[in-house]
Amino acid sequence: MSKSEKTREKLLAAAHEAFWKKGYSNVSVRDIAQAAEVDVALISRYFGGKLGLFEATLDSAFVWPELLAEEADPVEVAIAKYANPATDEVEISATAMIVANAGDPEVGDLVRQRLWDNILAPLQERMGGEAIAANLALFIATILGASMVRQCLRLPAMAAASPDEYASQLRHMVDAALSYDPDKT
Amino acid sequence: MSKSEKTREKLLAAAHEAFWKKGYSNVSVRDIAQAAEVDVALISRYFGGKLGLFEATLDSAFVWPELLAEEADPVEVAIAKYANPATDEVEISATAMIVANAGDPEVGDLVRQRLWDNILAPLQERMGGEAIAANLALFIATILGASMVRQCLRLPAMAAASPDEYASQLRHMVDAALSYDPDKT
DNA sequence: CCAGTAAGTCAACAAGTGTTGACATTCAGG
DNA sequence: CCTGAATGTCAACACTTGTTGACTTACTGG
Repeated sequence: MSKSEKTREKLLAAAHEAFWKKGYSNVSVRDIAQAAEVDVALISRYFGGKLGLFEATLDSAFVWPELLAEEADPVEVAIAKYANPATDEVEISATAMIVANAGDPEVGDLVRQRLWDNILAPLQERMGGEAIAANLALFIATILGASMVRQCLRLPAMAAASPDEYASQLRHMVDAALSYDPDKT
Repeated sequence: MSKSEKTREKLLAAAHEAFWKKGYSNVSVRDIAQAAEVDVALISRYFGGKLGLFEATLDSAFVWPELLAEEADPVEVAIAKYANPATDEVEISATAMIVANAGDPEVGDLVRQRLWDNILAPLQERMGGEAIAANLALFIATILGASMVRQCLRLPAMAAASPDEYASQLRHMVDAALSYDPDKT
């Protein structure tokens, strides 16, 4: 691994960390460079600029990769990931990322597209059969809403709930999402 | 109404519009001043600065006031508000607002506190009895998650759904949220 | 009408942003 | 060793940000 590749990696790691914790427009290239212990100018050199670095970040790692593991049951993964206290101080969600950059529409578009291509489309493909698009959407809405109420809004009922309690709540809602049937009443 | 009050109002209106559509840190005071057709300096004069203006915005108007109408049924209000195509191109939600300003923690705290005091606490109070804190949290998570999937993520299953379809989905999930019972399995 | 205050205007500031080009350093191949 | 490319450093750029103070204009009470 050449030296330049190593600094590329350092920049990517620092950028991923910063972007998904604070949002694209709330992070400066100097912040990233400092965290990566690298000179600012190298960002433009290696990635063509801030947006290029962000785009590279999207490629190298994305949210919810666990959901895509071959043998994984999405429901159980969601419970494990979002009701696990060890992973609690996490990055903001993809939606949050989009929202956080309502000022930069191109960033939002980028995230939306990659999220769909890399995560949601494969997930829908694999859930197929029994679970249709509406159920997938409700499933995503559920884990999204729950984690945002818990981490951002911090309502005590969810933020202070024990992992078991929270898991129970999540399971209840996920079940509802997956059992939704548009043909019924 | 004196002249200065009128420009105060204009600034408040423009600020509210801009802040809740693009997020605090994605809006400049010059943007606001221009939208309000008022000089930038008057923001500092009348509100002490950008943050002061934002705080005033929180006081003057907040999200989901409809939920607090005396005779309102929260469920029906949620359906009406979030499955109504006429109100579709709306401001971002309170949570989004918090997320959008992960870089400005003080803004997040401000929003969290006001949201709880002005909206959620009264709502919980009024739902009382039958609905406990956990149900309220799940209810909020539901409408939050749904509206974010619909407006931000724009998954076709929810974004392109007819009002009736979307209302049906929302009702299904809200029912689940309100019927959650921690003592049951 | 005139003075005095209220209201609004303008230019400048210090700090921060992303980006660029010239320069210095490091390192491998002949 | 020594040349030349790869890599890293630094200072400056043009721009935007929020805020401030001095100034002019508008209005009202005596």
